[in-house]
Amino acid sequence: MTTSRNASTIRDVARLAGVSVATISRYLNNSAPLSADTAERVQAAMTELDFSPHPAARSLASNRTHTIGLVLHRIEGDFFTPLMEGIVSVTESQNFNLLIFTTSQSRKLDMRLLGSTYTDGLLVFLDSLSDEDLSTLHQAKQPIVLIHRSSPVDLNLPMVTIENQSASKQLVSHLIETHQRKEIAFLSGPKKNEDSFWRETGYRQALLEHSLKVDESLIVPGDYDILTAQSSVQQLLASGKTFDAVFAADDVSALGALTALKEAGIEVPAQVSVVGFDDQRLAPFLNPPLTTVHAPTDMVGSTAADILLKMIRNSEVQSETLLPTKMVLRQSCGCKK
Amino acid sequence: MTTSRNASTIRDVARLAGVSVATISRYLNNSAPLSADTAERVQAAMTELDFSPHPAARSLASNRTHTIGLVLHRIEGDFFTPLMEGIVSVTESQNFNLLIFTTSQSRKLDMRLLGSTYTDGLLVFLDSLSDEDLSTLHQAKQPIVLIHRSSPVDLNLPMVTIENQSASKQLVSHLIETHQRKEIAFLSGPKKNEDSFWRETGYRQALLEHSLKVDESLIVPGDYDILTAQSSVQQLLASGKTFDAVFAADDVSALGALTALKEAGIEVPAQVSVVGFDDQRLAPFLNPPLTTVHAPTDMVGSTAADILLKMIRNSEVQSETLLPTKMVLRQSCGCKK
DNA sequence: CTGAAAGCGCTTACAG
DNA sequence: CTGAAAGCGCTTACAG
Repeated sequence: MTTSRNASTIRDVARLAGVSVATISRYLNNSAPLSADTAERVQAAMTELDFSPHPAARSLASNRTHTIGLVLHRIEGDFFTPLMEGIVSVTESQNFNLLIFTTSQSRKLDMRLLGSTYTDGLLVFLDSLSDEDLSTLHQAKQPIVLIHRSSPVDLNLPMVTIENQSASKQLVSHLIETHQRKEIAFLSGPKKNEDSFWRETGYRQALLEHSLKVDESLIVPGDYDILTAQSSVQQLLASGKTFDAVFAADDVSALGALTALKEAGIEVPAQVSVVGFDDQRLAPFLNPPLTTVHAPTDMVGSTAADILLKMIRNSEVQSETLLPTKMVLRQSCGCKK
Repeated sequence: MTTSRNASTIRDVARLAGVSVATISRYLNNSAPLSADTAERVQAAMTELDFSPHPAARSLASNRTHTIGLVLHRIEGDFFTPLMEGIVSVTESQNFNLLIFTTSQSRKLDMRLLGSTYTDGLLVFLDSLSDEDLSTLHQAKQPIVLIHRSSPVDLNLPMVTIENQSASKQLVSHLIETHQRKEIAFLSGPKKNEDSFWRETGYRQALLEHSLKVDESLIVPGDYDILTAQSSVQQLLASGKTFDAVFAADDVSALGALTALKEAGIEVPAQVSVVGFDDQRLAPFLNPPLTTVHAPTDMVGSTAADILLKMIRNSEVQSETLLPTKMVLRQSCGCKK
């Protein structure tokens, strides 16, 4: 295959500007001061030739890829789009490329793809990589930022996530104070999910602070999944257990709760309040419009990417960043529009 | 910056196996027959050294990037996740990388990023690239597959999209035949959107074939947008216009219609049927569950990627592929569950 | 502030 | 079937 390589190279630019290729390179990378005169001639030559440096050549010579990787289990869910949007907004503005690696494919991911010949650093979402793999990469000096999960203690990797606990506490308190709810069920997220853990913690605190005791039988699995949540609520109903509200660990499971309650002919919010977490795009359009907590997922993505790029440039970064969330009151809790 | 480059190279492998680097390269690329004996020694040396070829070096020497690009306006909407899922499933299995380029950023996209030094080919979604840009890239021999849009006539680029027309016709016919609807509104998509065009064509055909005349005042903008759709239906209602069904060009605008009707106290489907298109993830959970047409967006992504990779390998590919869609009956049309 | 030259790790004619 | 060598387009000590 002999694809013509017609684009101009750094040699062409050097020739036209009457300088050496080293000078062009320095201009390109701003890696040494140039005389104003030279800089001008170089710039002129570059624009005349419509020069664009060859990324592979740069990468090979400099041992930098100008690329970061995003590692996640699978491409799915409602978080993916806003997360990507946030990440790509910063990679595009900083002229970095983004590669995506999924870890729960049939073929096991070749760990070497996560090394420094492919990327300058990694964004790792949730538990898509084991502590062991994280450790291996860290030892190999690969910069890593964790998203929505905390660092293995010995590694102390920077992480970015959202504030879960106080928002959850505020939301549940709202149910208690404003809507006089006393028997509030919690639809938990996946087992080891940290967000769910803190949301549950906030829930428990709110109950305790209002002198309501926590009824463990009202804490049931939602798994961030419509059907799981739906079936958990169905079982709760069938068990004869009474409850006047459900706090779902995310909007998706809240939708499952709404569905189960509707099936059972129970009115929301008249008989049972339902609230979620995340404030996904469709939350305002559910029936009734969902009271929830807004999670700034795009900002999680952009912040994590910013931090990673700083690490790549050897700047200091903060080890934990908790992005702010905000309760948003709609009708499913009992508030009027 | 002196990052240690500790990984083994093709030279190390050659030395250990007692052959030349050319032989290793040939083994790697399967570009020439090797004696069984040699192949064995090479393989052994590679595994012993945990060798992984350097992508930038490969790319620089071979003038191939092993990377494809996805070009789209913005990262948004419900199609993005399934589309990516489909694309990534094939790029991962074929050891290709994927780069994303958005074209409606504040900074204009540098067209050189779409050239062959960055990618071996491009997937172009909707009208994210102008005909002129497509033409430029095509002349530069960049392989291109169009997604959800047809080719500029003179370029004859392969495209993949879904079957819109007959599914729409079937859906509208269902409204007429099974639910005796006679005054069916259409919520159109964005102006030049081809999918919307064919959905509207199917709608018109269904009406004509059932001897219903098309009332142009019942064709109003939905724009694949909840609020636009909602407001269009509100206006229709306010105008005193009667209608007993609405066919929304996509599920999102169907949700807008549902919202407007609910506000107005109109019962769906008792008084007005509402149907959509796409069968997005939440469609079964709307209120009432949405009758719609299933669009295999993940398959659109994987098919387009497959075709692009074939083009990159100089295989023949078909110029148009229409992926099958399927009506899915739920309750919003009037069907019982 | 600038240049000459080695080197990054591969691929690929060219020879045999 | 295999090897020696040039070359892909940059960056970066080393010198001056």
